[in-house]
Amino acid sequence: MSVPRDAAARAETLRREIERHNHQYHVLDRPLVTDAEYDGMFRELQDLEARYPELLAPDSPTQRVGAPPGEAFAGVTHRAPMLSLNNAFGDDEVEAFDRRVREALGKDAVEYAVEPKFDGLAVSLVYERGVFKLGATRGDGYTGEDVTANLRTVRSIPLKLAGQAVPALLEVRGEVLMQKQEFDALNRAQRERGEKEFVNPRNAAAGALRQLDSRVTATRKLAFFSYGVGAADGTPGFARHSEMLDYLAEFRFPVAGERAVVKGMAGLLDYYRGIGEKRQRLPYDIDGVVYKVNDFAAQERLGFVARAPRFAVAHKFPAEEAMSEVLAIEVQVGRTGALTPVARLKPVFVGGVTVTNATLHNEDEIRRKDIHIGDTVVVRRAGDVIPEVVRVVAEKRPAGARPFSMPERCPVCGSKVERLEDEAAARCTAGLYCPAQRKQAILHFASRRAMDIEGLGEKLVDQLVDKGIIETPADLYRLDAEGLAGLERMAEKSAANLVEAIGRSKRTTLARLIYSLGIRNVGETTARDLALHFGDLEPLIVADEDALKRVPDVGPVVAKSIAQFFAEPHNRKVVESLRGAGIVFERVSKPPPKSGVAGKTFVLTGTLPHLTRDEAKERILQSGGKVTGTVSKKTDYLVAGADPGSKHDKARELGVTVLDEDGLLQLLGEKA
DNA sequence: GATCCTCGAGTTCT
DNA sequence: CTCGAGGATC
Repeated sequence: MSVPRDAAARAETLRREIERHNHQYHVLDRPLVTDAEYDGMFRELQDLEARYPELLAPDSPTQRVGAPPGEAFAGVTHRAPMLSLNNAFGDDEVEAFDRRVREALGKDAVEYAVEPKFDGLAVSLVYERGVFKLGATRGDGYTGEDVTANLRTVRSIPLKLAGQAVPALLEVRGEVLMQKQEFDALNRAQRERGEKEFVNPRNAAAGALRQLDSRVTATRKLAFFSYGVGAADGTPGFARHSEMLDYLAEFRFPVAGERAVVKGMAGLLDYYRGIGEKRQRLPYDIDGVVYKVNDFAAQERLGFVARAPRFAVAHKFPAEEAMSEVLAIEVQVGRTGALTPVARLKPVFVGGVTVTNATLHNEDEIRRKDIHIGDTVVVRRAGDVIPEVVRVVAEKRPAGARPFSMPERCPVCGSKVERLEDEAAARCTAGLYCPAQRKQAILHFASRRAMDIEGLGEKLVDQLVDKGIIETPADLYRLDAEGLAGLERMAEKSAANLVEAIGRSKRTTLARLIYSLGIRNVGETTARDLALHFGDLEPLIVADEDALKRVPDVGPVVAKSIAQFFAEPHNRKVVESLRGAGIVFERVSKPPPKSGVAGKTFVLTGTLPHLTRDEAKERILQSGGKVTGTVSKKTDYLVAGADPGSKHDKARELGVTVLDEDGLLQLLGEKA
């Protein structure tokens, strides 16, 4: 059946009209027709498409209601990497940025394009000959996920470009987010349905974007704002960033209404303060503002450092603080028996999540901050992740507030607690007789960097130890599916998986085995050093303190912990039964020193395009290099991926050579 | 003996 | 990530 020409023409007209009204409504916030009129057009188009399926095109607005679930998302390699921005906290860091830019350009005052920094999810939209073809998440900056079907449901994203010369290729970069109003409505609905509420608009948007069923995404009313162009072919030459945004706006892409062009440092700070004041009233969440050198020729001259442009910076708002109340201070027992006080807080929403716990580190810390139970405290998410009690609000201390004192007996096993003269931590003296320490020892043994037993988590270890099924790590190798039956959350399948994972862990390396024993003061690095030096388990077990001190980086304290560990009959027995269980390990041989890497010290930061950080570390070690965690004068190379943190700034300060993944691979001789 | 650099250990929430 | 402390270096 062929499609009558007038039907095709009518469908085309309807699509254009509907998209125009979408734009008026969702982007400009100025509807020209009533909702009923809009619905009428929409239904007419749907009818036409139902009658003549040939008319149905992926760029039709009717497709915005979503399609049934597809497969899992396919990976998409970005045509041009989606880089991240360096962050500036505080005026001084912005000043430093502006100074670097001025010096590099030889100008007194630079013109900047400025805009709010949306707290959403970065996406890339690819238009081929004006038709929306591919939408992808940012992912690690190099590869993202294909979420085209979901993005198609976002009303403010044009499905087809019109109104000016359409380029052969246009990749629009922007942010998908959920406006505050939609977020509130969504949570109200979730509450009424008795379903879980979302913690913040960002998470709600992320959840919606990762729906396998785009019909669900369609109901979530996501918004989109564009801020740049990635790959392009056939676009006019822009002289300025602001012109490029005008061009996008002309194509009906939503662009931040708050965007502006300012001049010099004073202009930047004025803008920052202005947006800061408006922040609460904006319809969406933002976490700072972005400054970009407006002139493209200047941008090009400035270029990139590692993975971030030198011509732009994100000026972040300070970490959000909130007030809460210390309901109680509980004490946790760690692997080494260290007692750590943890504040149980009245749940408080800060920095995008609800915080209920915060570590107080030790007794001295509590005294220093003078924290009482019942106090009102200021809470912040330090480094944007770990909650921290900043200070006590002294005026609000209730009459009944009680000071904290470290218990004299272990809260888990009741043994004596002891605090050595020169140590900050109080410790339970029961050692492995304390169930808490026994559990932690087993968890450490099974952890990823140790024996890597997948599926053996805290809940399971709790049950296994509490029921007396296992006492030591060695007992794990005697478990079978029957022994696991009857435990909570342990059906046949998971039991079989666990037994299989335990079996797999028998093949390991000497370094991992030593590390997994959980000897005090022996972490991953020291375990490696020991493995390399002794080559086998036996000589390590019998080594005395003097022999141990001959190992590089092992001094009197570490030597003593090791000797003490193996002097303990219980530990020897565990090691013996581990061997009996059939653990086999590779001997370690000295790595063949490769020129360029051997003897050099590396620091890794950010997400690399292909390797994980662990893989990169492994390769460097294999080639005789060293990997440390902090940048210092002794660092030879910083390997930086996407989203580098503070280490990158430090490296720049110290003039440390910064490599990207390619550079590292070249150095390793794995790439021409 | 002082200083700098690393390592180890502990921690939150999704 | 951050703190505390062990080890190396001068």
